[in-house]
Amino acid sequence: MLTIGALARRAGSKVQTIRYYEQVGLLKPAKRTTGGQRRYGVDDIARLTFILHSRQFGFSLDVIRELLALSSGSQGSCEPATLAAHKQLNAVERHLSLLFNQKKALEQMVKGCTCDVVASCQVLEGLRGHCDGPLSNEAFGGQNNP
Amino acid sequence: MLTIGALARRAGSKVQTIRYYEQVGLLKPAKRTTGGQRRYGVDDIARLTFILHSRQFGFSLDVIRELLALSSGSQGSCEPATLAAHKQLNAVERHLSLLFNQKKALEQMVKGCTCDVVASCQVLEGLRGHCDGPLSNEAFGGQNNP
DNA sequence: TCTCCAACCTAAAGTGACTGTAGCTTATCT
DNA sequence: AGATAAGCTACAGTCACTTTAGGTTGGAGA
Repeated sequence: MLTIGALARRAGSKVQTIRYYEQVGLLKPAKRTTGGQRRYGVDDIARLTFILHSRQFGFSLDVIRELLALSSGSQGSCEPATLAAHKQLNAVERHLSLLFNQKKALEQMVKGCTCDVVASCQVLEGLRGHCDGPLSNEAFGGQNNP
Repeated sequence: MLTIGALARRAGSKVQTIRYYEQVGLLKPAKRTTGGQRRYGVDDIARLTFILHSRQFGFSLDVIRELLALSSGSQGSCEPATLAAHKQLNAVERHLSLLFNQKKALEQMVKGCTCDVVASCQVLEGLRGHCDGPLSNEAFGGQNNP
């Protein structure tokens, strides 16, 4: 039986995060000592690990809830899981192209600035938008944050 | 003189966002009609455009506040601006490598799953962490979200 | 057994950057 | 004059935690 702190160390999360996951129903209420402290077993380590892994893939807590439900039953189709993974992959790819364009534009801006003074600073000029180089909207692929 | 809706359309933002920027002090309080409605001039378009551009580069509102202050005075060194741009570039690069690893791991997972049932689903297996392929922590470069 | 203190507890507020809602008022057009 | 689109404020909600305040427990050493 692990304390919450020991579980956090073992799984690589924070104590507060574990309590938060319990609060929002991702972890079931832990067993308690007579004094009211949480104690965890092997199942809890596995479940927390599942959640933390899923978070690293960028899945939202709501999606993780579904994945957990799916995972705990061993019958039925896994389609919802693969569907979620596909969706997540698409989201990550969209995010990637956005960031890549951000990176390119920032590099241009930084590279272009050899000045010392505000009045002629390429960075500030770029942000003002008086430029048709990499700082125009098209540089961002015309995408908005969802 | 533009209404808030016209300004939003022209600059490509939302009405609520403009009101929010005023509230947090990024935009100065707008002129008002006798009836209390906001009216905007050319300066306001420029300032809002500056903010929206900066947001597209991923700068935080706090940083944008500084950039605006820097930009409005025309004297002094632009070093804070280039420094901020460098920092932002680094942050974007870190974020990019994180996302790239996410993408690779998701692709592996999705590609590997040819099953139909939960019991043998590669996606769920991957999330459970019983695998030493792309789903281990190293696949994420050992980085945490900041 | 007593004391100490790190680790635990709860409840509530804070974070960032907006977005959404409710209920009301204004500007403009016919 | 009436309709209605667009504006207004104030406040709650979003996401995934993190922080804070103030109190309690468990285990180790004296």
